[in-house]
Amino acid sequence: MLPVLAYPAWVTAKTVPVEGVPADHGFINQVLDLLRARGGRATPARRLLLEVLVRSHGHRSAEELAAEVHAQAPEVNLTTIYRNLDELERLGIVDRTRLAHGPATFHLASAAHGHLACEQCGAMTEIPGEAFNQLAKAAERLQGFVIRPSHFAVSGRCVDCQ
Amino acid sequence: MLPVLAYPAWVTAKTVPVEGVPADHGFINQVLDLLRARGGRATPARRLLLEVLVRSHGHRSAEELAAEVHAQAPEVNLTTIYRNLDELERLGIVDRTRLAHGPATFHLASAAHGHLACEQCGAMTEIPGEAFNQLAKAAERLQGFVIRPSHFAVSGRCVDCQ
DNA sequence: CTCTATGCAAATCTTTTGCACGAAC
DNA sequence: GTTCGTGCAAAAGATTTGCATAGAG
Repeated sequence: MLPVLAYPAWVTAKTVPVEGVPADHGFINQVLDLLRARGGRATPARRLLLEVLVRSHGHRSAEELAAEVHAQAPEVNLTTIYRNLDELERLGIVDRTRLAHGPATFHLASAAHGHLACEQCGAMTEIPGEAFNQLAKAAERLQGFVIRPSHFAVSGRCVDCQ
Repeated sequence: MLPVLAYPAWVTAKTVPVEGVPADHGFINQVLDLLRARGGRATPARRLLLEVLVRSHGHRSAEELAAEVHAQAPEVNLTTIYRNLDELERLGIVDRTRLAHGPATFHLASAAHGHLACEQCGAMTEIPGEAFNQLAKAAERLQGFVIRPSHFAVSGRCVDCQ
């Protein structure tokens, strides 16, 4: 079982692209320690990717993340981003979401929240995990299925697109 | 606004691959009429694709659908399948679901049901639309967001994979 | 006869893989 | 020193596009 990480409090806040948020080195070091504890290594590329993930709050594609990492370290390859995102997903640090079109998007896995993706404009908002309670119960009761709200996007139409 | 189509009753039933189900020509003709009403044309490829969609009950990739169409008409191209699936999606006849890995899957859009996709084994089951009521209300109230349960897959772990 | 749909080939976009080298522990 | 991570190049997989032609209305 994975150790419970102390996520920065604002990770669960509403998704808004934020610039200039200070990197949370405590959190990042925790993740790197976790990596090490599993026989992995704390490399500059990994530290940078984590900083970008923490800083760039929203749902980003691998390519976008690579671009942001590139700004700091041009030598880091897209392949490395993909490989590390896979690793972080395996560790439960990031969630991957595949929308209708375009590339998969990644974001820090926070405690419990779901995603609302607008089919029309692509906007992504979040709702608290409790909204999934009834659905979770029904899935469990009818099919013995345990849902993971943070691992998928609920699609529909946002306020502006109706 | 789209006309309401009379779907075959069993379309909402639990997803099980079924062979030998008689093609519902009434339903298929309704769709083709709808296509015509929008300036489109009723072609053999479209009729075949619809027959396959109606017959092959589950969630199929474009490639799988193409293979089934191929069995009847080897000249039908994958491209045509993709183009027609796009068209049928636009008309609200089929739903497209993108799972974590692999190609998108398509299936007839039935009235109201959601999808449970197992992250581990990929198994897909369905649950009635009512299970989404609370989630729908929360999304509406908190974000003004209108969800479409049949347009996404809820991921988690199925009975066998826990 | 007109305009949409199709076949075919090629392009595009996203993600994965192989391999040799460099770096973390 | 050993093993894991990375860069680079190439492959693979899924889907889209351009264009000439066949076919539906």
